[in-house]
Amino acid sequence: MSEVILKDALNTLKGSGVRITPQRHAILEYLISSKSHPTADEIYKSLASEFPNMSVATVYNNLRVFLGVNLIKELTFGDVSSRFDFVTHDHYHIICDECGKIVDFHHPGLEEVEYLASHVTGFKVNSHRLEVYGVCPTCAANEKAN
Amino acid sequence: MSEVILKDALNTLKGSGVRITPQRHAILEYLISSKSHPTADEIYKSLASEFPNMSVATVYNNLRVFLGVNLIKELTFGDVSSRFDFVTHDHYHIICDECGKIVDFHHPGLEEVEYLASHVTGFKVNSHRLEVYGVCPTCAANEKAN
DNA sequence: TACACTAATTATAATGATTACAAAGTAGTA
DNA sequence: TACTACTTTGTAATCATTATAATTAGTGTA
Repeated sequence: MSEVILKDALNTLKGSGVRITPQRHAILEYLISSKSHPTADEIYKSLASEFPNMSVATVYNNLRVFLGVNLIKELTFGDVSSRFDFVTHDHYHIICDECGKIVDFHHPGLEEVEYLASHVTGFKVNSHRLEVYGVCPTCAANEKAN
Repeated sequence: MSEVILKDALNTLKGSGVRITPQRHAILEYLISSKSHPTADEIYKSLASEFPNMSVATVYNNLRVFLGVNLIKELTFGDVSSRFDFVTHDHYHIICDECGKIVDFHHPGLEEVEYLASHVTGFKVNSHRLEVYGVCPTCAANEKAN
């Protein structure tokens, strides 16, 4: 099923004149199959067995390429390192303040906010970013237990 | 006028058992008067003439302190370095994809989003973060000119 | 006001993510 | 198959942020 998504993504890349290398294929596949919004380093480590000679630079290079054609999004928190999320349907993230867990949730787009922002500031709006912060059920239970 | 805000902020710090040092005072004052969401390094450089011996560590330490008592917010973009924003009324940011300019705009809170997120994921919600991206009038004009 | 206690600052080194660079390799086209 | 520009690799460099230890200085109390 995610086969289709992968092929679509590969076509998008080809259409932008980007070559399909085995490393690119693998990184893309990993991003699509991953539910966990991985960091560059996590991707690197996860593919190390398959590509023992792959460089971290390759991971970063390709993440930048994927960002350039909007195949993925970069999630930056106060954290040390960025996380990357394959773009599928529109969804937002809720992040646990305690343990950092990231959970997806769906919500109708926020066009009215974009409209207001555009109206007030004179910007031409392209996109927006929304994250909700809180405490996940697991951490809430742990707190109660103490 | 921002005098009052500064005094309020200092009281908040005192109430949390935080000592008021000249450096803290100056960093806080700078954050309040700044309209530009400065980075740690910008703060450091701007206060260098006033405090020639101040260490960058001091800036970072104090930003963390201010974050801890919710006097400021940390804004992390794909950028290299975080930016910091003194918390006044609730406002959001719109950021130019071309030049990086950040403009504030006001919008009623997004409680319904928080509610939905909480309902769907079981999280206890604390806060949210929203940013809109687009092209500022200046950059739009430049593009048209070319 | 002076003292003592403890937190804050400084200076510097360390860490860790990300980027730059040059050499070697390879995907895709003719 | 051969060419050529784009990629990968390996490594070094950069840059933000944090850790550490020694020194300094707020602030409550006598």
